[in-house]
Amino acid sequence: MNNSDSKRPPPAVPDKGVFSHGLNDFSHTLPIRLLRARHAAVSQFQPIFRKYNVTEQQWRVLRMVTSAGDMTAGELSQAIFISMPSLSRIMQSLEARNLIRRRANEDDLRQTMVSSTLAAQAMVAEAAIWSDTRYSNIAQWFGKERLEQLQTLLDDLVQTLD
Amino acid sequence: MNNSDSKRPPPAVPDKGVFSHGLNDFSHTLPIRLLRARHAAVSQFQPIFRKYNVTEQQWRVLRMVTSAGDMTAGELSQAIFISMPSLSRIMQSLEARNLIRRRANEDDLRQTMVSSTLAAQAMVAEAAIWSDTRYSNIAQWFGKERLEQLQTLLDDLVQTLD
DNA sequence: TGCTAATATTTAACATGTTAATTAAGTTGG
DNA sequence: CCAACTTAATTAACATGTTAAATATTAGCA
Repeated sequence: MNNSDSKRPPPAVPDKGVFSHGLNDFSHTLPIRLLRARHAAVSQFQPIFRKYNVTEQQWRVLRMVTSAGDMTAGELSQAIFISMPSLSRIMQSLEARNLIRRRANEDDLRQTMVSSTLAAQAMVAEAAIWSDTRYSNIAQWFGKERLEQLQTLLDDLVQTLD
Repeated sequence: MNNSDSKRPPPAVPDKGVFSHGLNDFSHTLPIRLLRARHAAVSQFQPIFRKYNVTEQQWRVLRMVTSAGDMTAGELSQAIFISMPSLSRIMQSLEARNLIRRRANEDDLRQTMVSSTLAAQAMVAEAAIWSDTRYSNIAQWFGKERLEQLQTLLDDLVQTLD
């Protein structure tokens, strides 16, 4: 390891390195595979994000609040898997753009109730058509059963690891 | 939608919102599932990151370069799925900590050759034992076949979507 | 009642993700 | 040979991820 000259080393993996077990090809671990898969999946919806000038995370917030209706910040955070600190910042920018609204929950002033504005609802309703079509395409290309199988395995994995 | 008072809305989803198709439960889309799964998987190795005071991404760099030997920044970027801008910053900090070394490729001065130092190699070798055990545990808990099935599906999904 | 512990959210600080621009070095065709 | 194009890496600017601390409010209990 560590050729002392500056030339390209032998094509790929020089000799196997420290590892002699099955994990040798570190570029294919489960976390990296999950990362690649997520990247590929999300990028399918990139046109929506560009069209409405929102990030994927902002879109998650808008779509969730629009489809589920008013909810607390904490519920939102759990539902779309965005941490409270991140969500806090995202809500600030979305509120500044008049896409969501926040107010205290009268029954528990610690909680913030989040709701979508009409503008956001219109945006999501319009984009949902495109989004649904895309999702159907994916299911068709990949195979509906395999897609469900994948989703089940993902959920099971989370269960197992928690 | 959008109750005008500040009380908690009916328990969960108020009535279904705008959507009447299968995607209604937006908190369970494929991207979010992949995100949760990745989070669960990565967190299994958190003790390593804490012990050596590195981030998950820094760990990916160190383990890849140590196991594969010298490689260009571009190859590294592709292998561990970290964008060049991010990788550039990560390498700066790792080089400052004497865990990696960079030098120009004599055959093409545009390329940067990356190598791990002895310190990094020792660190990775030590942690790999722990890491491998952990990975075996996961395979055992989740089922070896199901794990392989999952990985195959993930790779296939990426292929399909690219 | 009043003090303490728990909860919900925000803020701060720093690392990474992402897109676009920049810099430097190689490649190509006239 | 050289101007135009391409490629590899870095930098810049801004959004998000992550951990810890700060704030405000509520819950529990002596």
